[in-house]
Amino acid sequence: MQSNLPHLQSTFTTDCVIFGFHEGELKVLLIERNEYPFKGWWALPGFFVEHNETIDDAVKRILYEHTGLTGIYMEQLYTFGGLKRHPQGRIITVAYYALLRLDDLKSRPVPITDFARQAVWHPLNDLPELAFDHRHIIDKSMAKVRRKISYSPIAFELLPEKFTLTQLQQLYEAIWGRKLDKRNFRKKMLNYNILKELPEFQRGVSYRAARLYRLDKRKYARVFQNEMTFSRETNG
Amino acid sequence: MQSNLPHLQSTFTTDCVIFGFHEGELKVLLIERNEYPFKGWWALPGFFVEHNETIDDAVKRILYEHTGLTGIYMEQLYTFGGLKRHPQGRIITVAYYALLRLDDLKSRPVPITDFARQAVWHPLNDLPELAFDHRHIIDKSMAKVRRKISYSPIAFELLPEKFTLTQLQQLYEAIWGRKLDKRNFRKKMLNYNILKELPEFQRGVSYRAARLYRLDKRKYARVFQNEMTFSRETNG
DNA sequence: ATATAGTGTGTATTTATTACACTATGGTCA
DNA sequence: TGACCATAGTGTAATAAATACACACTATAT
Repeated sequence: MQSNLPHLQSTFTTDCVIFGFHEGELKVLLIERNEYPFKGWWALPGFFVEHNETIDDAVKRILYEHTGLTGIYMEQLYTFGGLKRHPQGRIITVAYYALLRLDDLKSRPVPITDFARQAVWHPLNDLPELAFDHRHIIDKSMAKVRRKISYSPIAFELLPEKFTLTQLQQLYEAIWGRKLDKRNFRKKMLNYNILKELPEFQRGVSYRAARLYRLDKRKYARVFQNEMTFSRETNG
Repeated sequence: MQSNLPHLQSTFTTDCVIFGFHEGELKVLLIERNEYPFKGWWALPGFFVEHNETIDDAVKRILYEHTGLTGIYMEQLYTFGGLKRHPQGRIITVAYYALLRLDDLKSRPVPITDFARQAVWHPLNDLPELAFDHRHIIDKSMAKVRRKISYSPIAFELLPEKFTLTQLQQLYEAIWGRKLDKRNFRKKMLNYNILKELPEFQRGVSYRAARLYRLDKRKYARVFQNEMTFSRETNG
């Protein structure tokens, strides 16, 4: 290694697809851009990565600024580098997706940043037209999540700490876009032995209250290695 | 969109982990760098992406320059952006991996580029010390390939057009680092119905010649959608 | 002819997946 | 307080897939 090398600098952005789950529906957090290009358009939260921060840190920054939360589950998705994707020249973007317990947030107002006029949760199957190639990025994230929940317990990142089996099933159904059989789902899920049955029940419902479960962290870790295989049953 | 925006430029590299399979062993193509930084070190083939080429095209360029081949199977792996990974400042690299039929190449000499003193196939489990974070990139590629061969027929990209079932099994064994049962392997593989039995046999061996197979392209496509699930059997 | 080295085959057992329908419970409302 | 509503919660039989396991066959070389 030599010392008098030219100093190069790398300019790129990161965008984050933030997924939430509420009332049986998957949602994505979108901002309305308040700057050019694409001023006034809906877009994914994201911005330029600073020279002294890692990409992961930049994404954590996006997540914190838009949700006020830290420690959110996130994973790098793909890097998009199409020549035409950004009008200011070919700017690549390193896209991430994040999974969020939406109910943690429901009291909190979504903050407004300098770049965004507003930030709004949009149902995944009713998205507005989006800036850049952001629609494509969302589609690709969704494909990844759809596959990943069959071998890793990331689904729980979208649920509250305590949840019912029905909520869990609805989440799988929302992600896979397909109904699952209740008995088979419960049998299989409980067999993985990663859930802890709580001595608590749902409250405030006008029908029989369902039992609450929580993820058992110790067993969770073990399963993460072995990889579980959720079925691809086709019944309805 | 406005017109008089500043023009930004994005400087980044791409590196490619090129895998080959020969005589029951997985290999990676490494170059000996002929320029700073890390002059004289072993490294992954890769270089800066030009402003007018897509990332995929840059990788195709790497592949062509190092193998003389086009149409090689390749896939984006991950983007690495650690602050310390490059001595000339934080340069991100978009890493790809590629799978190559090594025997196509065996007559061809590996070409030398301006950047590389030589390019050599190294067995995966006996790698030299590598420049940058390239060791980490290789490990991550390998993990991806290891998972991906259980649900998609990428393994065939590493085999010659016509291959024996034993070769195919050895490839799975090399990637998974684990012995498989011959009868179970054949039964399952033939059941996917993606192989075409050829009226040809191995030649030049001093023992009973094995039958040759080839991938059936039509059925291959169908399987690619449905995703197959190779087992994770544990016997030895 | 025989030694060698790898090819090729079948079955029984266990485990996982699927299909399928009724009773239990808690809350609301008349 | 009893009827009603909406959802919770449960079991079994049939089918399919995964596993464990061992020996006879064949082409060639000597």
